[in-house]
Amino acid sequence: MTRTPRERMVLSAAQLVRIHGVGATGMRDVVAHAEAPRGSLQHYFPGGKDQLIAEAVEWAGDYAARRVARVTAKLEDPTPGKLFEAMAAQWRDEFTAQGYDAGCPLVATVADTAATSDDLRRAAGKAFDGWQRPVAAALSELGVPGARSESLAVLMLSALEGAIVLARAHQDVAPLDTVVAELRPLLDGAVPKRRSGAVSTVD
Amino acid sequence: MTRTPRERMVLSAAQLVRIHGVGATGMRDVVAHAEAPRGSLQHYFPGGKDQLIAEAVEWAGDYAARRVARVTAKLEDPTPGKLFEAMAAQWRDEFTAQGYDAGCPLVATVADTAATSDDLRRAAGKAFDGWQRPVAAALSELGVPGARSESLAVLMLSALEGAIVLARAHQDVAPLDTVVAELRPLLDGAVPKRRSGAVSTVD
DNA sequence: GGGCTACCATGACGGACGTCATGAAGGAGG
DNA sequence: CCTCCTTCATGACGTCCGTCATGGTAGCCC
Repeated sequence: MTRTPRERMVLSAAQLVRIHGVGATGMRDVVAHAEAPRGSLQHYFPGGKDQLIAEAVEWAGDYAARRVARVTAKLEDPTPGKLFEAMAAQWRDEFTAQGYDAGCPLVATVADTAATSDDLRRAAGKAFDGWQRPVAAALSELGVPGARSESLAVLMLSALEGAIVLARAHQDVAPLDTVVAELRPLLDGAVPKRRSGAVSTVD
Repeated sequence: MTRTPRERMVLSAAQLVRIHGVGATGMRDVVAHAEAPRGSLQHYFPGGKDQLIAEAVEWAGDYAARRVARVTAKLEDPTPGKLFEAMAAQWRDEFTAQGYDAGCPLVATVADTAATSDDLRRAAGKAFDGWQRPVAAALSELGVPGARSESLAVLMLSALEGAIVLARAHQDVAPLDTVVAELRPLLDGAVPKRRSGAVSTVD
């Protein structure tokens, strides 16, 4: 709640990128949204806009990773399919509650700057990795064999990101529900079957 | 090859949006890329930039639909999984041959303008629908039962779009290969099994 | 207190943007 | 020939952008 102006600016940058993309997000807009002094920009971000956006992307990656960790911890009787459902539900809830104005900041950053700024593209790549890691770790934890959990994590991120774009374009959460419904059996089928009966989760 | 200046401008707009996004694509850049006279802009596109981008989005949707139709026609012994693999392969080929500068124009348009311009968002939605339709139709043709083919088409578009974003961020086609490998069994499993034996493809 | 550093304020600069006003070629039809 | 209409050309306007220069305040340390 009581954040330093610097943090507020990074956070506001992330929010505005989600809504307007990188190109249409101005530094003046960021300071206004953050209610931060404009003079602080050149002090905290001497690297200019690229540095500010890069930190926003980094923050977004960390935030996504934290959300995955939190939702996995909260799931009772977790399965890979339920994890994916919970990840999609977070977006579903936000869309229905807040509208479709804000998308994924990583997608916006890649779409706007992948060809222009290697720094920002790399930052987005790292953010995606940081997001993918806890997902793959959770899958492993749930019994998905090693290499497969990485593949399924990539599939989950891809399908989720794509469904978010479709949902925003249509202003309808149906794509999110659809990919969840279609992917859940596949995901739950990836954990090797045990003989029916009471088998504990020790390995 | 010999296109009217108007067509060239729409086409160039689509290309530039793929690379730089909507916000960072200038009208002067478009006319320069199209080698078109600048004065023609206000004549052919009195609606300004929004009209130009909207037509570019529309063109992109039609183009994607045509590519799906073409690739389905070319597949020998087609299956849903092979269709998806072929769709991903087109992106794979472009990335390896041309680099990762250009992404999907629909994703860029949604990311940049979904919150700002209802016209452009709607245009992107229609373009996605026009792309989804031939995919679902092809799935039905291949034996996927009615409602399911629509769901799987949504899943295919979502996973493909997401994988494109990941591939660009990492400058690596691996995400495309991963989603294809993971999704192919699911897709091929969606066509009801026939008894093993020589059964022709008549319906 | 003097000096140093961190933080904030403000105004200006050069450039790029989308848009518009104005007008010139150049063929079609009277 | 003269007019109309499509197409193209060019310059200007106002706005916003990211960046920088300059200067002011506040607190800490010697």
